[in-house]
Amino acid sequence: MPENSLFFTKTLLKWNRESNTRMMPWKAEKDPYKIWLSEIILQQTRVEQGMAYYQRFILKYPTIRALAMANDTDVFKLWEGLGYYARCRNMLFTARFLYNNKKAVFPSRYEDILALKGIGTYTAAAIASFAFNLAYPVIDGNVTRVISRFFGVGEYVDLAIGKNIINNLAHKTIDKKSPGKYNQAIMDFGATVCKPVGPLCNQCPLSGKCLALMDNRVAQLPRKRGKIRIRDRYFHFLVIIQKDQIFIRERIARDIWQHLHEFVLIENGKLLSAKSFFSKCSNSIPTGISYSDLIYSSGEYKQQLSHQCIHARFILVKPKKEVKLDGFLTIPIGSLHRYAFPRIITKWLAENPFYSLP
DNA sequence: AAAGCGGGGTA
DNA sequence: TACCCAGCTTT
Repeated sequence: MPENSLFFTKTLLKWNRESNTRMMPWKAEKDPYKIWLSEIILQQTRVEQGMAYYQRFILKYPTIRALAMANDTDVFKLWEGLGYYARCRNMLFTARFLYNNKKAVFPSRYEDILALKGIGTYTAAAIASFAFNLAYPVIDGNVTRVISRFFGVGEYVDLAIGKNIINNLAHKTIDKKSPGKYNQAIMDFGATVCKPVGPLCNQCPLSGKCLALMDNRVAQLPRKRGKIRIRDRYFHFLVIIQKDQIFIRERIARDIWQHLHEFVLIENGKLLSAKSFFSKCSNSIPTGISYSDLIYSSGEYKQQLSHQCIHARFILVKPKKEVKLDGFLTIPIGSLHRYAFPRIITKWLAENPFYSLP
Protein backbone atom coordinates (compact mmCIF):
# COMPACT_ATOMS: atom_id res chain seq x y z
CA MET A 1 0.00 0.00 0.00
CA PRO A 2 2.72 2.60 0.77
CA GLU A 3 4.21 2.01 -2.68
CA ASN A 4 0.78 2.56 -4.20
CA SER A 5 0.53 5.81 -2.32
CA LEU A 6 3.91 6.95 -3.60
CA PHE A 7 2.96 5.93 -7.14
CA PHE A 8 -0.26 7.90 -6.79
CA THR A 9 1.53 11.09 -5.74
CA LYS A 10 4.34 10.87 -8.29
CA THR A 11 1.99 10.05 -11.12
CA LEU A 12 -0.28 13.00 -10.37
CA LEU A 13 2.68 15.40 -10.24
CA LYS A 14 4.01 14.00 -13.50
CA TRP A 15 0.58 14.28 -15.11
CA ASN A 16 0.40 17.88 -13.89
CA ARG A 17 3.80 18.74 -15.43
CA GLU A 18 3.23 17.04 -18.76
CA SER A 19 -0.47 16.80 -19.50
CA ASN A 20 -2.40 19.34 -17.44
CA THR A 21 -3.54 22.03 -19.83
CA ARG A 22 -6.21 23.53 -17.58
CA MET A 23 -5.83 27.29 -17.33
CA MET A 24 -7.32 29.51 -14.67
CA PRO A 25 -6.70 33.20 -14.01
CA TRP A 26 -5.75 32.60 -10.38
CA LYS A 27 -3.21 29.83 -11.07
CA ALA A 28 0.23 30.92 -9.91
CA GLU A 29 -1.48 33.69 -7.99
CA LYS A 30 0.29 34.39 -4.70
CA ASP A 31 -1.89 37.14 -3.24
CA PRO A 32 -3.85 35.39 -0.47
CA TYR A 33 -6.73 37.82 -0.93
CA LYS A 34 -7.19 36.81 -4.54
CA ILE A 35 -6.78 33.14 -3.73
CA TRP A 36 -9.34 33.51 -0.96
CA LEU A 37 -11.80 35.19 -3.31
CA SER A 38 -11.36 32.55 -5.99
CA GLU A 39 -11.83 29.71 -3.50
CA ILE A 40 -14.98 31.21 -2.01
CA ILE A 41 -16.46 31.77 -5.46
CA LEU A 42 -15.64 28.22 -6.46
CA GLN A 43 -17.34 26.57 -3.50
CA GLN A 44 -19.92 24.26 -5.08
CA THR A 45 -19.46 26.24 -8.28
CA ARG A 46 -17.92 25.21 -11.58
CA VAL A 47 -14.80 27.01 -12.71
CA GLU A 48 -16.50 28.10 -15.94
CA GLN A 49 -19.39 29.60 -14.00
CA GLY A 50 -17.24 31.44 -11.46
CA MET A 51 -14.59 32.80 -13.81
CA ALA A 52 -16.42 35.96 -14.92
CA TYR A 53 -17.48 36.75 -11.36
CA TYR A 54 -13.87 36.47 -10.20
CA GLN A 55 -12.66 38.88 -12.87
CA ARG A 56 -15.32 41.44 -12.07
CA PHE A 57 -14.64 41.19 -8.33
CA ILE A 58 -10.89 41.63 -8.67
CA LEU A 59 -11.43 44.64 -10.88
CA LYS A 60 -13.85 46.35 -8.52
CA TYR A 61 -12.42 45.16 -5.19
CA PRO A 62 -8.71 44.45 -5.73
CA THR A 63 -7.76 44.40 -2.04
CA ILE A 64 -9.07 43.49 1.39
CA ARG A 65 -9.35 47.20 2.10
CA ALA A 66 -11.42 47.86 -1.01
CA LEU A 67 -13.84 45.10 -0.10
CA ALA A 68 -14.01 46.19 3.53
CA MET A 69 -14.96 49.71 2.42
CA ALA A 70 -17.63 48.61 -0.03
CA ASN A 71 -21.30 48.88 0.71
CA ASP A 72 -23.32 45.71 1.00
CA THR A 73 -25.79 46.44 -1.77
CA ASP A 74 -23.03 46.86 -4.36
CA VAL A 75 -21.24 43.69 -3.33
CA PHE A 76 -24.41 41.63 -3.39
CA LYS A 77 -25.21 43.06 -6.79
CA LEU A 78 -21.86 41.77 -8.01
CA TRP A 79 -22.63 38.36 -6.49
CA GLU A 80 -26.14 38.26 -7.98
CA GLY A 81 -26.82 35.03 -9.85
CA LEU A 82 -23.96 33.09 -8.30
CA GLY A 83 -26.01 31.49 -5.53
CA TYR A 84 -25.20 30.53 -1.94
CA TYR A 85 -25.37 34.14 -0.87
CA ALA A 86 -24.06 33.44 2.63
CA ARG A 87 -20.67 33.22 0.95
CA CYS A 88 -20.94 36.88 0.00
CA ARG A 89 -22.10 37.90 3.46
CA ASN A 90 -19.27 36.00 5.13
CA MET A 91 -16.65 37.45 2.77
CA LEU A 92 -17.78 40.96 3.60
CA PHE A 93 -17.73 40.19 7.30
CA THR A 94 -14.25 38.68 7.12
CA ALA A 95 -12.84 41.48 4.96
CA ARG A 96 -14.02 44.01 7.52
CA PHE A 97 -12.72 41.89 10.38
CA LEU A 98 -9.27 41.69 8.78
CA TYR A 99 -9.26 45.38 7.92
CA ASN A 100 -10.35 46.52 11.37
CA ASN A 101 -8.44 44.04 13.53
CA LYS A 102 -5.58 42.59 11.50
CA LYS A 103 -4.28 45.60 9.59
CA ALA A 104 -5.78 44.12 6.43
CA VAL A 105 -3.17 41.36 6.46
CA PHE A 106 -4.44 37.90 5.59
CA PRO A 107 -3.35 35.30 8.18
CA SER A 108 -0.65 32.83 7.16
CA ARG A 109 -1.20 30.00 9.66
CA TYR A 110 -3.66 27.25 8.81
CA GLU A 111 -5.49 27.47 12.13
CA ASP A 112 -5.92 31.23 11.80
CA ILE A 113 -7.21 30.89 8.24
CA LEU A 114 -9.63 28.15 9.27
CA ALA A 115 -11.00 30.34 12.04
CA LEU A 116 -12.26 32.96 9.58
CA LYS A 117 -15.97 33.09 8.87
CA GLY A 118 -16.94 31.28 5.68
CA ILE A 119 -13.70 29.29 5.54
CA GLY A 120 -13.86 25.57 6.23
CA THR A 121 -11.29 22.83 5.94
CA TYR A 122 -11.21 22.80 2.16
CA THR A 123 -10.74 26.55 1.70
CA ALA A 124 -8.23 26.82 4.55
CA ALA A 125 -6.10 24.06 3.01
CA ALA A 126 -6.35 25.65 -0.43
CA ILE A 127 -5.19 29.06 0.78
CA ALA A 128 -2.51 27.60 3.06
CA SER A 129 -1.02 25.50 0.28
CA PHE A 130 -1.40 27.91 -2.66
CA ALA A 131 -0.40 31.13 -0.91
CA PHE A 132 1.96 29.87 1.79
CA ASN A 133 3.08 26.45 0.52
CA LEU A 134 1.92 24.69 3.68
CA ALA A 135 1.31 20.94 3.43
CA TYR A 136 -2.45 20.75 4.01
CA PRO A 137 -4.37 18.57 1.58
CA VAL A 138 -7.48 19.99 -0.07
CA ILE A 139 -10.42 17.63 0.11
CA ASP A 140 -13.19 18.58 -2.27
CA GLY A 141 -15.50 16.63 -4.56
CA ASN A 142 -12.69 15.96 -7.04
CA VAL A 143 -10.20 14.74 -4.45
CA THR A 144 -12.78 12.55 -2.75
CA ARG A 145 -13.64 10.92 -6.07
CA VAL A 146 -10.06 10.33 -7.22
CA ILE A 147 -8.96 8.89 -3.88
CA SER A 148 -12.03 6.75 -3.31
CA ARG A 149 -11.64 5.20 -6.75
CA PHE A 150 -7.90 4.66 -6.78
CA PHE A 151 -7.76 3.24 -3.26
CA GLY A 152 -11.10 1.48 -3.57
CA VAL A 153 -12.81 3.23 -0.64
CA GLY A 154 -16.30 1.72 -0.48
CA GLU A 155 -17.49 3.43 2.71
CA TYR A 156 -19.95 6.29 2.47
CA VAL A 157 -17.79 9.36 1.90
CA ASP A 158 -20.39 11.74 3.37
CA LEU A 159 -20.37 9.94 6.71
CA ALA A 160 -17.73 10.21 9.42
CA ILE A 161 -16.25 6.79 8.66
CA GLY A 162 -15.68 7.42 4.96
CA LYS A 163 -14.59 11.00 5.52
CA ASN A 164 -11.96 9.79 7.94
CA ILE A 165 -10.56 7.28 5.50
CA ILE A 166 -10.38 9.86 2.70
CA ASN A 167 -8.86 12.35 5.09
CA ASN A 168 -6.11 9.92 6.15
CA LEU A 169 -5.29 8.99 2.58
CA ALA A 170 -5.21 12.65 1.58
CA HIS A 171 -2.71 13.42 4.33
CA LYS A 172 -0.64 10.38 3.39
CA THR A 173 -0.50 11.18 -0.31
CA ILE A 174 0.08 14.93 -0.34
CA ASP A 175 3.50 15.93 -1.62
CA LYS A 176 5.28 17.64 1.27
CA LYS A 177 7.70 19.50 -1.00
CA SER A 178 5.13 21.03 -3.34
CA PRO A 179 1.74 20.85 -1.63
CA GLY A 180 0.35 23.68 -3.74
CA LYS A 181 1.28 22.01 -7.00
CA TYR A 182 0.01 18.67 -5.76
CA ASN A 183 -3.33 20.08 -4.59
CA GLN A 184 -3.76 21.80 -7.93
CA ALA A 185 -2.83 18.62 -9.74
CA ILE A 186 -5.29 16.29 -8.04
CA MET A 187 -8.20 18.69 -8.45
CA ASP A 188 -7.50 19.31 -12.13
CA PHE A 189 -7.05 15.57 -12.59
CA GLY A 190 -10.44 14.88 -11.01
CA ALA A 191 -12.09 17.54 -13.13
CA THR A 192 -10.64 16.45 -16.48
CA VAL A 193 -9.69 12.74 -16.24
CA CYS A 194 -11.30 11.05 -13.24
CA LYS A 195 -14.64 12.73 -13.96
CA PRO A 196 -17.90 11.88 -12.15
CA VAL A 197 -19.45 10.36 -15.26
CA GLY A 198 -17.50 9.11 -18.22
CA PRO A 199 -14.03 9.07 -16.65
CA LEU A 200 -11.18 8.62 -19.13
CA CYS A 201 -9.88 5.35 -17.68
CA ASN A 202 -8.46 4.22 -21.02
CA GLN A 203 -5.97 7.07 -20.98
CA CYS A 204 -5.55 7.41 -17.22
CA PRO A 205 -1.95 7.21 -15.93
CA LEU A 206 -3.26 5.74 -12.66
CA SER A 207 -5.24 2.95 -14.31
CA GLY A 208 -2.54 0.30 -13.70
CA LYS A 209 -3.08 0.37 -9.95
CA CYS A 210 -6.62 1.76 -9.65
CA LEU A 211 -8.61 -0.54 -7.37
CA ALA A 212 -11.98 0.69 -8.63
CA LEU A 213 -10.97 -0.07 -12.19
CA MET A 214 -9.68 -3.52 -11.26
CA ASP A 215 -12.96 -4.36 -9.53
CA ASN A 216 -15.02 -2.71 -12.23
CA ARG A 217 -16.54 -0.32 -9.66
CA VAL A 218 -15.54 3.02 -11.13
CA ALA A 219 -19.13 4.09 -11.72
CA GLN A 220 -20.13 3.05 -8.18
CA LEU A 221 -17.50 5.13 -6.39
CA PRO A 222 -17.51 7.31 -4.44
CA ARG A 223 -20.50 6.00 -2.51
CA LYS A 224 -22.87 8.52 -0.99
CA ARG A 225 -25.89 8.40 1.31
CA GLY A 226 -29.38 8.80 0.03
CA LYS A 227 -30.58 11.95 -1.52
CA ILE A 228 -32.51 14.84 -0.11
CA ARG A 229 -36.17 15.46 -0.60
CA ILE A 230 -37.32 18.59 -2.32
CA ARG A 231 -40.07 20.81 -1.03
CA ASP A 232 -42.41 22.65 -3.41
CA ARG A 233 -43.25 26.25 -2.57
CA TYR A 234 -45.63 28.63 -4.29
CA PHE A 235 -44.70 32.31 -4.34
CA HIS A 236 -46.97 35.11 -5.43
CA PHE A 237 -45.01 38.28 -6.03
CA LEU A 238 -47.22 41.33 -5.84
CA VAL A 239 -45.47 44.01 -7.87
CA ILE A 240 -46.85 47.34 -6.79
CA ILE A 241 -46.24 50.37 -8.95
CA GLN A 242 -47.17 53.82 -7.80
CA LYS A 243 -46.14 56.94 -9.68
CA ASP A 244 -43.16 55.27 -11.38
CA GLN A 245 -42.03 53.98 -8.00
CA ILE A 246 -41.89 50.34 -7.02
CA PHE A 247 -41.91 48.57 -3.65
CA ILE A 248 -39.06 46.22 -2.80
CA ARG A 249 -37.53 44.89 0.39
CA GLU A 250 -34.50 42.98 1.50
CA ARG A 251 -35.07 39.37 2.48
CA ILE A 252 -33.86 39.05 6.05
CA ALA A 253 -35.90 36.14 7.38
CA ARG A 254 -34.22 32.83 8.07
CA ASP A 255 -35.01 31.48 4.64
CA ILE A 256 -33.59 31.24 1.15
CA TRP A 257 -32.09 34.26 -0.63
CA GLN A 258 -31.08 36.15 2.49
CA HIS A 259 -30.03 39.73 1.72
CA LEU A 260 -31.37 39.64 -1.80
CA HIS A 261 -34.41 41.74 -2.64
CA GLU A 262 -37.97 40.91 -3.60
CA PHE A 263 -41.43 42.39 -4.11
CA VAL A 264 -44.35 41.85 -1.77
CA LEU A 265 -44.35 38.08 -1.35
CA ILE A 266 -47.39 36.04 -0.44
CA GLU A 267 -46.87 32.32 -0.16
CA ASN A 268 -49.63 29.78 -0.54
CA GLY A 269 -50.03 26.00 -0.54
CA LYS A 270 -50.49 26.07 -4.27
CA LEU A 271 -50.06 28.42 -7.19
CA LEU A 272 -53.13 30.59 -7.61
CA SER A 273 -54.50 32.51 -10.56
CA ALA A 274 -54.61 36.26 -10.11
CA LYS A 275 -58.33 36.15 -9.47
CA SER A 276 -58.24 33.45 -6.79
CA PHE A 277 -55.13 35.07 -5.36
CA PHE A 278 -57.09 38.22 -4.56
CA SER A 279 -60.01 36.31 -3.12
CA LYS A 280 -58.09 33.69 -1.13
CA CYS A 281 -55.22 35.84 0.15
CA SER A 282 -57.17 38.98 0.96
CA ASN A 283 -55.96 39.05 4.56
CA SER A 284 -52.29 38.93 3.44
CA ILE A 285 -52.65 41.50 0.69
CA PRO A 286 -51.84 45.04 1.81
CA THR A 287 -54.96 47.06 2.47
CA GLY A 288 -56.08 49.29 -0.34
CA ILE A 289 -55.14 46.89 -3.11
CA SER A 290 -57.83 44.95 -4.90
CA TYR A 291 -58.42 42.87 -7.99
CA SER A 292 -59.54 45.98 -9.84
CA ASP A 293 -56.00 47.35 -9.60
CA LEU A 294 -54.63 44.41 -11.58
CA ILE A 295 -52.59 45.34 -14.64
CA TYR A 296 -50.97 42.07 -15.52
CA SER A 297 -50.44 38.55 -14.23
CA SER A 298 -47.58 36.35 -15.38
CA GLY A 299 -47.53 32.68 -16.15
CA GLU A 300 -45.74 30.23 -13.88
CA TYR A 301 -42.03 30.75 -13.30
CA LYS A 302 -40.11 27.84 -11.84
CA GLN A 303 -36.75 27.61 -10.19
CA GLN A 304 -35.08 24.49 -8.85
CA LEU A 305 -32.98 25.02 -5.74
CA SER A 306 -30.97 22.38 -3.94
CA HIS A 307 -33.71 21.73 -1.36
CA GLN A 308 -36.75 23.48 -2.79
CA CYS A 309 -38.62 23.96 -6.01
CA ILE A 310 -40.04 27.46 -6.30
CA HIS A 311 -43.17 28.08 -8.35
CA ALA A 312 -43.88 31.75 -8.79
CA ARG A 313 -46.39 34.10 -10.32
CA PHE A 314 -45.86 37.83 -10.74
CA ILE A 315 -48.91 39.99 -10.25
CA LEU A 316 -48.57 43.62 -11.23
CA VAL A 317 -50.91 46.25 -9.78
CA LYS A 318 -51.27 49.99 -9.92
CA PRO A 319 -53.37 50.87 -6.89
CA LYS A 320 -55.86 53.67 -7.31
CA LYS A 321 -55.52 54.59 -3.66
CA GLU A 322 -52.11 55.52 -2.32
CA VAL A 323 -50.54 52.66 -0.35
CA LYS A 324 -47.80 52.70 2.26
CA LEU A 325 -45.92 49.60 3.30
CA ASP A 326 -43.84 49.17 6.43
CA GLY A 327 -40.41 47.70 5.89
CA PHE A 328 -40.40 48.34 2.17
CA LEU A 329 -38.24 50.60 0.07
CA THR A 330 -39.94 52.67 -2.58
CA ILE A 331 -37.50 53.15 -5.39
CA PRO A 332 -37.77 54.50 -8.93
CA ILE A 333 -38.28 51.72 -11.43
CA GLY A 334 -35.10 52.91 -13.13
CA SER A 335 -33.08 52.01 -10.02
CA LEU A 336 -34.08 48.36 -9.93
CA HIS A 337 -30.81 47.36 -11.54
CA ARG A 338 -28.82 48.50 -8.52
CA TYR A 339 -30.27 45.86 -6.25
CA ALA A 340 -29.56 42.15 -6.18
CA PHE A 341 -32.53 39.85 -6.80
CA PRO A 342 -32.92 36.08 -6.93
CA ARG A 343 -32.61 34.56 -10.36
CA ILE A 344 -36.33 33.92 -10.69
CA ILE A 345 -37.00 37.64 -10.31
CA THR A 346 -34.25 38.85 -12.63
CA LYS A 347 -35.54 36.38 -15.19
CA TRP A 348 -39.03 37.78 -14.96
CA LEU A 349 -37.69 41.33 -15.11
CA ALA A 350 -35.65 40.52 -18.19
CA GLU A 351 -38.60 39.01 -19.98
CA ASN A 352 -41.07 41.71 -18.95
CA PRO A 353 -39.52 45.15 -19.27
CA PHE A 354 -41.87 47.60 -17.67
CA TYR A 355 -42.06 49.79 -20.73
CA SER A 356 -43.72 46.93 -22.55
CA LEU A 357 -46.43 46.52 -19.95
CA PRO A 358 -49.64 48.49 -19.99
C1' DA B 1 -25.62 13.02 11.29
C1' DA B 2 -28.60 15.66 8.74
C1' DA B 3 -30.56 19.73 6.96
C1' DG B 4 -30.31 24.01 4.52
C1' DC B 5 -28.41 26.91 1.18
C1' DG B 6 -28.37 28.63 -5.65
C1' DG B 7 -27.67 28.22 -9.91
C1' DG B 8 -26.13 25.96 -13.90
C1' DG B 9 -24.14 22.10 -16.76
C1' DT B 10 -24.35 17.38 -18.47
C1' DA B 11 -25.88 12.55 -19.57
C1' DT C 1 -34.64 13.23 -14.73
C1' DA C 2 -30.58 12.72 -11.67
C1' DC C 3 -26.25 14.01 -10.39
C1' DC C 4 -22.72 17.07 -9.34
C1' DC C 5 -19.88 21.19 -8.93
C1' DA C 6 -12.43 23.99 -5.84
C1' DG C 7 -18.34 23.52 0.70
C1' DC C 8 -19.84 25.88 4.95
C1' DT C 9 -22.90 26.59 8.77
C1' DT C 10 -26.55 25.45 11.73
C1' DT C 11 -29.57 22.22 13.87
